[in-house]
This record gives sequence, structure tokens and C-alpha cells, in this order.
Amino acid sequence: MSSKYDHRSIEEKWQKYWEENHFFKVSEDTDKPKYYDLEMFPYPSGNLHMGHVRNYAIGDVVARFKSMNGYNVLHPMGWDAFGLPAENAAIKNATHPAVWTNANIENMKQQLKTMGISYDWDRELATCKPDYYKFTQWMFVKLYENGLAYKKKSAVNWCPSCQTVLANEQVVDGACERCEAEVEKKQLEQWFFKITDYAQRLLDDLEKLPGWPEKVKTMQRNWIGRSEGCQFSMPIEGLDESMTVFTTRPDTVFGVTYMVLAPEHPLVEKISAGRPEESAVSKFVQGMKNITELARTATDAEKEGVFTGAYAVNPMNGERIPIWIANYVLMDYGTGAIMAVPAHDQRDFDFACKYDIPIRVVIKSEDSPADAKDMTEAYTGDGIMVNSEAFNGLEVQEGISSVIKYMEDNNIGSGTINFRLRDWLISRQRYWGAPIPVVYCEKCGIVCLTEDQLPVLLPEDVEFRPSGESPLNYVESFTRATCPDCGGEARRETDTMDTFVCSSWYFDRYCSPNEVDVPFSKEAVDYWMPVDQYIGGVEHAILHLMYARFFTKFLYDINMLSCEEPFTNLLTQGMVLKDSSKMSKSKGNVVSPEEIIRTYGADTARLFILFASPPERDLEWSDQGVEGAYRFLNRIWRLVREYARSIQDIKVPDTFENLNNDARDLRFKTHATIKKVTEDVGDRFNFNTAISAIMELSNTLTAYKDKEQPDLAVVKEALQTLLVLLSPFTPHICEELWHLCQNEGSVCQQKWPEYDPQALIQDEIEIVVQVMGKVRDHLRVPAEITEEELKNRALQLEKIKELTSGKQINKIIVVPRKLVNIVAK
RNA sequence: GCGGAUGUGGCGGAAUUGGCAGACGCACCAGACUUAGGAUCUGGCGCUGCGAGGCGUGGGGGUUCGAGUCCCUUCAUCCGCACCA
Repeated sequence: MSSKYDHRSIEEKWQKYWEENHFFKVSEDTDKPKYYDLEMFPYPSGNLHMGHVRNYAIGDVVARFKSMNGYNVLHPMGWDAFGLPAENAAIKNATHPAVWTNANIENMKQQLKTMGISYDWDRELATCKPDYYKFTQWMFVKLYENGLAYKKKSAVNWCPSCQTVLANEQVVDGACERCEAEVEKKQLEQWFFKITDYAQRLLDDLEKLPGWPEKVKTMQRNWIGRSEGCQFSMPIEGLDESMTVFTTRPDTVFGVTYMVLAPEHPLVEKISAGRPEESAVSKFVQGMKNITELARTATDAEKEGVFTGAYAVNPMNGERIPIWIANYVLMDYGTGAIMAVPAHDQRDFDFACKYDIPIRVVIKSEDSPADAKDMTEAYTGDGIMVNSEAFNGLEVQEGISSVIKYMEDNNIGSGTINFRLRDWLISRQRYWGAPIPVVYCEKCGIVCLTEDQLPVLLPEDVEFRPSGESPLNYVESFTRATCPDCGGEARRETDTMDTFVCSSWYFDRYCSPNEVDVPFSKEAVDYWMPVDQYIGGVEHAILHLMYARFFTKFLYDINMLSCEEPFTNLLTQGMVLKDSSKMSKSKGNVVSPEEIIRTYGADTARLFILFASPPERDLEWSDQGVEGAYRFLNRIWRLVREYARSIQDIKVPDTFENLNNDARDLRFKTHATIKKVTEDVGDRFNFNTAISAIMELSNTLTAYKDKEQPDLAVVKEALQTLLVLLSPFTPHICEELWHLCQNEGSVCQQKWPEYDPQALIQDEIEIVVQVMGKVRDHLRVPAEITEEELKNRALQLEKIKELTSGKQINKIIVVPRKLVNIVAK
């Protein structure tokens, strides 16, 4: 072996060794507690980036640590392999999406392997493989059978330049992510999953996730957007129609002075038909269509509207209320219609002022003028109901429930809960996705396939032309189908599923990735699920994590799973930055993991990334920091090699006796480090401080080299401990040095060390001496000193005598084993 | 506008329960070794002051013997949501 730290040969050697000896292969084992450690699987874009490296380095420390602590660890990896980039590449380079994707997977897998992560590669999966997407389709079928998949016409994002429908996540600030053209809304028949049926459970069960960051839970709560209120109908004068509104403030219903419909509301045309206002109304509606969604919903957009000429009747008091249409009422929230109470809603107030609509105060409070004329803004706070007939005198809260009760008793309306969450649009007019397993039969209509008819295979021979429709439309062999019900001619659905569907259950599949008849075995998921630790970017806080939760609850409901939440603990890692901004090709600040690993090795890359910042926080890339990590590994290399021969035959005893002070100090440091690293990694995921503790131990060991008559047993214990503690972070170098010291077995299969409490007992400790809370001196005292004795020793210190002379000592505060504070005036 | 997070040396960061602010690392400075050093080792390194000392965790105020940590207030930056009825 060469004397230089040759990271390349060392890393290759041990990666091969681990693989050949199936080190990380796991199966269910009831003798051990299980631990399911999962990192979000990547999209196979072709190359690993630093964000991946960070994600998987964090996950690997957890996996290796848990494994050394006696857990049976499941740590799998796979590919979120369907999606638009493959199709774009196909159009651009004339390669088939499957070819492109498979090549990327191969390449990224090789890159991942050079990181030395402890994956059980036998469980690898790719969502684009028929043996996987068969079961993505199975999920669709089950949802359909349970009434949770349905088709409806809906407004979707349409890019006029790419001639295609875009996913919500591809619309950035109202424009197409690829070509920056402004996105339009288009009405299309689409498939949806009824996630709204689970809204309340998705909200409530956030309480059951103490291991999730508060931030993510808050984001999900906002996204679900539950609001309590009531829904009621107002008859429209002269028509056999009524308009339904949703409000959270039924207590202000006597303050309604106008009504508003969203411009897209189906009643608009009907109620303005034949009136003098008709042309103004249709002009306004037309104008709204030409304004982008973005401009329309901007907060600072001026409120605009027109009177429709129609009137509604307030069912509470029979009053005639004019009906307007206005830009500030949105069709896709609530009922698309509101009752407007300008006195107690700021938006209505602004609108009423602009169009000279009366304002009527119905909530009285000392904080607000009693006369509408004196109001400069709406009053939305608490108070007493006034001008509200029988309800006068009630507080807001009582008023809300009383009005709801009255409405329910009189068949006017009822209390309702409204969610902001919408159903999940899963149709995509794309080729590279899992086909929706449905056919359209002339006789039977929409027919969903049954599970024995799966998979619906993606045809391979497809021409990609950006036509605005799924390329599958032009594959006759695909579209021509027979109806499973009547055997007659049928046409196959050509839309594919959103890739988020594929990633909503992959963690279940890992538990038994080779099942052919079922998506996963019940025994396997009952053993492994839920995921104990899930790690990934915060950008998935809402979509992926919400969809995965929805799927898990659904699978629980149909008895496929025994858990209702998929991820017990969630760690959202920060971004990797360079020059304070996200690495990106356009900014030219990308650091290639491949290059870093080639130059410094995977151990250095991992060590730097884990040391530079705690995992949740953003990490600033530093080439000099990488150098520093590399230097540290070189120091460890030299340190261990220097001692390797001399400690070879030394036996580390179970108990140490009669150690001199230096040896005791070293042993103290060894065991203090075990304690610190165990707590930092196990309890808090503070890898940066764990590493710094190991560095301290290394520094102490280096300093110990100068001691006369070194105690080699203590040195050996320290060195071995250091290698074991460091191995989850930098496994290759630790494995190499472990064997160099002629140790048995593999370092990553060692039992995680426990600290010896005896070694942490100190005879003498240092006490801080303060006067008036300021540190003035230090004192070395026996650890078991009494408080009295400690006070006396402190008062006798020269410095303290000087500082307290001529002063009255009022109080002496003693914090055992820490400090003495003398309060003197 | 609402919600959340974060502010500590030249830089990344540490301080876990209210108890020595700046661990560990980077950069920098000095020295050793050396034909050489962008290798390695040793020492120094918050600001200020010759010194004793004083000041110091975005700003201001408070609680406490004692505050980076608790309370009030204010500013800045970042993230999420955004006319949600």
C-alpha cells in the first residue's frame, strides 16, 4: 500500500467489496427493530447535481448510523422516470424518451455508486417500467372503483407557442416555463382524483406528525385552506333562479348592499339577457377573458365591475339587492358568488366607494364609527350586531351561529365548510407517462379497465409532433381497443397520468419491489411502513407530500396499508448555493459532483457537505472548504498510519486503571466524543457539530503524540473509536484504515460505541468566578467541593478581593459545577 | 397585505436547560522545516487600548445576580400564500 492517501483506489476497492459481499441487502427480520430511511428519488436528468449529493449524503449517514445501532435498515433508491424533459429531448435529438431515460439512469447510477451510499440496489425501481406503471394504473383503477377518479370539463393552462397543455408547476408567473409565452386558459375534458374528499383528514392528521417541520405543516394547512361559514341562496327577482353564496360572516347578512357574481359565472348571461345593461355586461366579461390570470388576481389590481340590471332578494329581510359582476370575485373559490358587505369587508368597501354603492353598518364597536359616512375603511373586528332586526345585540360569534341556525330552520341555507384545496387534475396530453387505463365505448361510454387487464402498455413506435394533443392520438394500434364490457369497438384514452401519481406510492413498492400480481405485499409494507425518516427538498412541501399522504390514506381505507401517514419524520434539506445563489447553468455557477469526486474523492465531498452547514439550512459552496475537508482526511490518514504498527498487538482492556493524567484526559476526550456524536447524529441530525467533535478528538490525539510514555491501549481505543464514529460520514477511508490496523470485520458493521460513564468522571473541574455577572477569574477545584468551600475559595482569589474591597457583598450565587457569581455593591 | 424563517468575527458556522460568546473549519498573520512550497508542523487571530481595562450576538427598551438565549418594540433579508368571500 502506498503511503499517500489515494482516495481513488481506496474508494473503488471498498465499493466493490461492499457490493460483492451484499452488505446493504436487507430483508424483513423480526429479531431487529426496523428502520426505513428514504431520500426522495431523483428525476433521471442525466447527471447528479450537488443537491442530490447533499440529499443522499445526509440519508446515508442516517442509514449507516441506524444500522450500526442495531436497526434493520431499508435504504432503497430508484427513479422518478416519467416526465416532460424526456419528451423534449426526443423532439430535439430524435432519440426515443425511453432510450434517453435509460441512458440517463445508467449514467446517474454509476455516479451514485461512486458516492459509496449504502443502498440496497436490488430494490431499485423506475416508474417508467411496465412492471411499475402497471400498478400506477392499478391505483387509478382502485380510485375509480371507489368513486375517487372522475372526468370533467375544466379550465387548464395552455401554452399557445408550444401547442400543449402545461402542468401547474410549469407555469411560472403566468408564463410558460420553457418559452416564456403567456399561458392561456382552455376548457378541456380532464381526469381528476377526488383529493377534496380527504381534505379534512389531510388537515387533521398534520397534528399526528410531530416529526415534520412546522413550516411544511403550515404550508399544507394554508394550501388546504379550510374555512368555516355558511352557504345560502338568494332568489333572483323576476327569474326562476337563485344564486348561492358562501360567506364566513353570516352575522353581517343585514349589511348586504349588493351582490357580486364572478364574470365567468353561468348565471351572468341569463340574468342580464334583454336588459339595457346587457351589452355593457358582455363587454366586461369579454374584457376579463383577455386579461391574464396573473393580472386579474394581482393584489394591487384595481377593482372593477358593472351592474347587471338584475336584483336578488335578501332572504333575511326581503330587501332588493342589486347584482353586479366584478373582477375581484373568482369563479373557482366558494360558489363564485358573494354577498357584499362594504361596512365589514375591505374589498367590498373599496368597491362600494368607487361605484357609489350604499354602506350599512351592522356591527357596532368602539373601535369604529357608528355612521358609515365617517368610515375610511371597513371594520372587520368584533362587536355587537345592529340594524339586524331580531339579531340585534348579539356578539359576532353568537351572531354567526344564530344566523346559521335561523337559515337552517327556514330552509334558506346551512353551515358549511369550504376548502381552498381543489381536486387533483391528473390528465396530461403527453406521451411519456403512465397511460390512463380507460376506454371509450360507443355503447357503454367510459369504461375503466379491471386490474387483470393491466398494464396498458405505452406503444414504442410514436411520432412526436407538438400538435397540442397527446402523441398517442396518432397511434392507431394504441387507440383502437375493444370494450371490456360489451366486446364492441372502443377508443382508448390517450392522456397519460401526472408524474406525481407515480411518486405517490413508490415508497410502498420498495418494500417488495418484485411483486407481479399486487403493487406490494401486505406483509412487507406492514413490516417496513411507515417511512421512519424521509429526506428531500422543501420544494415538495405541498404537492408531492400532500399527494403521497392522500394515496396512503386511500390505501389504508381499502386495507392495503396499516398506516395512515407515510412519513413519520421529515427532513427538508436546504439548497446548495454558490456565490449566494442557486447553482444553475444560466448563472454559470455549477460545481460538478463528478469532478469533485474525481479530484478529492467521495469521502471529501460528503464530509464537506455535511460539515459546512446543518442539513435544513442552505449551504454555501466553498472550494476552500472542500480543500479543508480533504486536508482533514489526510491528517487522519497520517495519524492512523503513524500508530498502526505500534498498536497492532495492543489489546484494549475492558477497564482502564492507574492511568496518568494525560492518558486520562485522552480517554475523557474519547468518551466525551462518543457521547457528543451519538447525540448529535441520533437525536438532532446535527452532522456539522458531530464532525467538529471528531475533529477535536483527532486534534487531541495529534497533541498526544508529543507525550512521553504514551499509553498505547488508550491510543488504540481512541483511534478505533474515531474510525467507527467517522465511518457513517466518510466510510471508505475509515474502512481502509480499519483494516490497516488489522481489525476484524468491516468498520461499517461495527456496533456503535457506547461511552463509558467512568471515563467522564472528573476529579477536578474548572469554575468560572464572576463579580456582578462579569467573568473575572477561574478556579480549579475538586469536583465534589461543597458550596460553602467553593464560595470561600472564590472570595480568597486576589482579583476578587480587589474587586470587592470596600463593597458590601449582598449575595453569592453558586451554580454547581459551573460558576460562582458574587453580587457586591 | 397575511403567514413563516433567519440576522453572531473577514467567511461557513458553534453555544442542546438563562451561566466563560465565537467550538470546529476556512481565510489571514508570524514562525519552523526546506533548494523550493499552493505540502506539512507550531503559534496567533471579535473590535478597541501600550496596559489594566472597555465594548461586542441587526437597532432600541425591559426582566434577571447573570440574556445570543426570555418579554416588548423596531429594522433588514429570504421563503411561502396572496382580492379565499
